[in-house]
Amino acid sequence: MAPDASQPSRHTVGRLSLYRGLLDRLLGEGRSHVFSHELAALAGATASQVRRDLMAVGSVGSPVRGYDVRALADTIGRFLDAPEGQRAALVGVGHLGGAILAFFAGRRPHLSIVAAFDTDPQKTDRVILGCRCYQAAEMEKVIAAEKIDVAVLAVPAGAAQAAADSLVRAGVRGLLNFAPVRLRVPEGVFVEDMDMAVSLEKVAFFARHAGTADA
Amino acid sequence: MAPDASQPSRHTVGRLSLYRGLLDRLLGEGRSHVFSHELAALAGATASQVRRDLMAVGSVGSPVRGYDVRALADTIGRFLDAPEGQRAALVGVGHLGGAILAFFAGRRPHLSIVAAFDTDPQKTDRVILGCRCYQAAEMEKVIAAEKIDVAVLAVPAGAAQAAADSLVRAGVRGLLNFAPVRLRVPEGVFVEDMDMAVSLEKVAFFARHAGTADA
DNA sequence: TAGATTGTTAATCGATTAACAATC
DNA sequence: TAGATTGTTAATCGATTAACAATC
Repeated sequence: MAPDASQPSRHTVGRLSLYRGLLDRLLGEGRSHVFSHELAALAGATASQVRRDLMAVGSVGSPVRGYDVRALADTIGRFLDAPEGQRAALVGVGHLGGAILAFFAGRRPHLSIVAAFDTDPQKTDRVILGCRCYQAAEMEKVIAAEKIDVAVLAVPAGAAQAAADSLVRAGVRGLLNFAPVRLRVPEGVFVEDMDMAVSLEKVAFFARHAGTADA
Repeated sequence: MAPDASQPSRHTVGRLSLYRGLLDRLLGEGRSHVFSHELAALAGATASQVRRDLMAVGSVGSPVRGYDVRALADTIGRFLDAPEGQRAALVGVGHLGGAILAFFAGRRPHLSIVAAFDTDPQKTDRVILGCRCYQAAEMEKVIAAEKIDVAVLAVPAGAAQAAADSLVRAGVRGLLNFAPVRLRVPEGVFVEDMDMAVSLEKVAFFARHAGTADA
């Protein structure tokens, strides 16, 4: 497996995604160039970190004008995005699932939620917030048919592992997991956890012990 | 500031919160003892890591039976939780805000969302999902009156910094930020970002480059 | 030019992992 | 006892930071 010798770290990829969002905003404001320290301030990073991250994607800055905003956004896009685009599914159309659909509706066309699944017949077989909602039982079939390769899990804790198993069986290679459970997945499947309970407890802890583990 | 010489890291605090959730579940299943490697498997960590984390809170394991589930949950609780309890606010009662209220409703009593804020008069001055919803203009007054010390931000990107400023002015020391924006806060205020857009892009990237940066 | 920034490497920092004597 | 696990330290690993010559 020699194709891409040195993969960027999870941290770097996360920041690149963040930079791109910031660059899009700067473009909207009519900015044509940025310096690493400006991007750093906006991203909550250091200039050194920004330069290092941009180096990883093949940056094109000049010591006088900094980086061309549009060119940089394009470069990051070529690095992060699949050329053919990527399709995501949502499992669980409850409060949270609805919020997720609303959040991603109309965002980046190369990474959009194209199918949702739920067990509740009230919610299935119709379009919710612009997204077709299927019965959970159809999951494997639809995922194959729609060429979906990543999924967002917004089901209750008790249902998460079973849902993950189905998704992986259907060929999904990446999961964004909102359920407060650690998923067991085979090697090669990437899982990112968004555990609100854990995060709020972290915030509460460090708020009390203020100034000790600050950003 | 010598009271607590060596603060645990952000990672450790996050895992401790996770362990507690797992221990609660084990208690429900009638388990009385666990070994570090069992907890590790459930938490997606290593046994070594678990032992180290537990050491930080003053663990009480035995080489023969492992850790007493109830005692360990209590010890972690004493470490993580404020003895007087902690009170949280939610800002932004849209799709996501509603999901957050639903998620935290009836959870840990020592860390609960006791007030919500929104600018939409349709939503304010009533109780939503068990939580009193106030007008955003009343924020500083209510936060002081209700002794709130952490807040969850679920407002659109454009409104996040202003909301954070108000919250900090009112005395909030910790923010859980769902807005896809990096907040500028004074030293001593802890911010944890939950950026769904960034996280999904990370998942998409590593799903394509599967097996390279796996958990 | 002088000055600030870039690309890039070396030094620092912190977290994870491995190791092992002590324990029951 | 023999064997597995604990508490704890030392070694490893990786990411962040600092430094600096090259650039415009």
